[in-house]
Amino acid sequence: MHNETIRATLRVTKALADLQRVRILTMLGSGELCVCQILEVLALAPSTVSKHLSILSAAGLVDSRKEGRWMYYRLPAGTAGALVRPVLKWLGETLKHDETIEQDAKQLKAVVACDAETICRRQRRRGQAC
Amino acid sequence: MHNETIRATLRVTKALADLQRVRILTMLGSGELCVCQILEVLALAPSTVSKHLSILSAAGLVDSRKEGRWMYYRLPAGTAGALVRPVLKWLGETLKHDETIEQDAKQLKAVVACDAETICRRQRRRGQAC
DNA sequence: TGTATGATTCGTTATATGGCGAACTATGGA
DNA sequence: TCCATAGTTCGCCATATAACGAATCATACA
Repeated sequence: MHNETIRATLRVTKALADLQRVRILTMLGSGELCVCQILEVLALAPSTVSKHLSILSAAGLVDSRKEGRWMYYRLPAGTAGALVRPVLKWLGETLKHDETIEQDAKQLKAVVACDAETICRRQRRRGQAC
Repeated sequence: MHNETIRATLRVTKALADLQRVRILTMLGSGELCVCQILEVLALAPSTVSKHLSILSAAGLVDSRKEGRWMYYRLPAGTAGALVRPVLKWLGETLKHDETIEQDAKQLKAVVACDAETICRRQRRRGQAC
C-alpha cells in the first residue's frame, strides 16, 4: 500500500490528540492494567473506553493480552514499540507534573491496591470504597 | 489557570493530528518559509493554510515574523522551542522517507528556487512554470 | 491619495469524532 | 446447561474540525 508511513504516523498523532487517551497512556506508564482498572479512573462508559483502547491499539501505542475474562493493556515493549517510544517518552516527561495526571496516578494507586484479587469492580457502583 | 500543562500538551498533539499541518512542519524543517511558498506546495485555499498556521502557532510549534507584506514561519528556536523539539525531531525522523513528504520537499525546492525574487506567485495560477 | 497584493478573519457546509446505551461475544462458575 | 461478568461492536446524537469563498486588514507602490 502507498504512503503507509505518513498514514501510520497520523494514526499515532490522532490517537494522541485526545485527553482520555493521553490519560490512559500515562497510566500505562506505571505498568500493565486491566480495562476495568482504567475504567475506574476515567469514569466513562465501558464502550467509550473500549473504543479509545482500540484506537490506541491500531496506532501501535499499546499492546494487549487476554487472560480469562480480562483484557490487559500495556505500553508496547521491544522492537514493536520502537517507533512510538520517543513520543511516549516525550508525553511522559511533559505531563510528569500535570495536575490531572497526578490525580489519575493517585487514584490508580488506590484502585490497583484495592483490586488485589479483582474483588471490588462494578459492585463499587455505589458502595464507594472497596 | 488550572491544568495548563495538559491543555498545552493537547494543543500540540491536536495540532499534529492533521496531514496538512504535518506537511507544513516537515517543510519548515528545511528552513524558514513564506506563507505563499507553503501555499504553492499544499495547493489549498489561502484561508485554509492560514488557519493551519494559526493552529500550529497557538501550539507553539512554529514561530513567525512579518516582513513587509510577507509572513515568514519557522520552527521555534532556542528555549521557546525546547518543549516541542523532541516531538518535532521524532516527526522528522519518522517521516524522513515518506513518499508524500519527499514529494513535498522536491516541489518546495523548485518553489524556493524559482521564487528568487518572489516573482512568480499567484500569477502561476495557470501559467505553471515560473 | 488610491490600488494591488499577501495574509487573516468570518460564516457556511460537510465530515470526523467522542460519548452513550443496547446488543452481542466470550469466558468462568453455579 | 444456564447465568453472571468483562469487553467489544453497533447505532445514534451532539460537538469539533477542515475546507472553501467572501470580506477585511495591512503594507507597498503608483
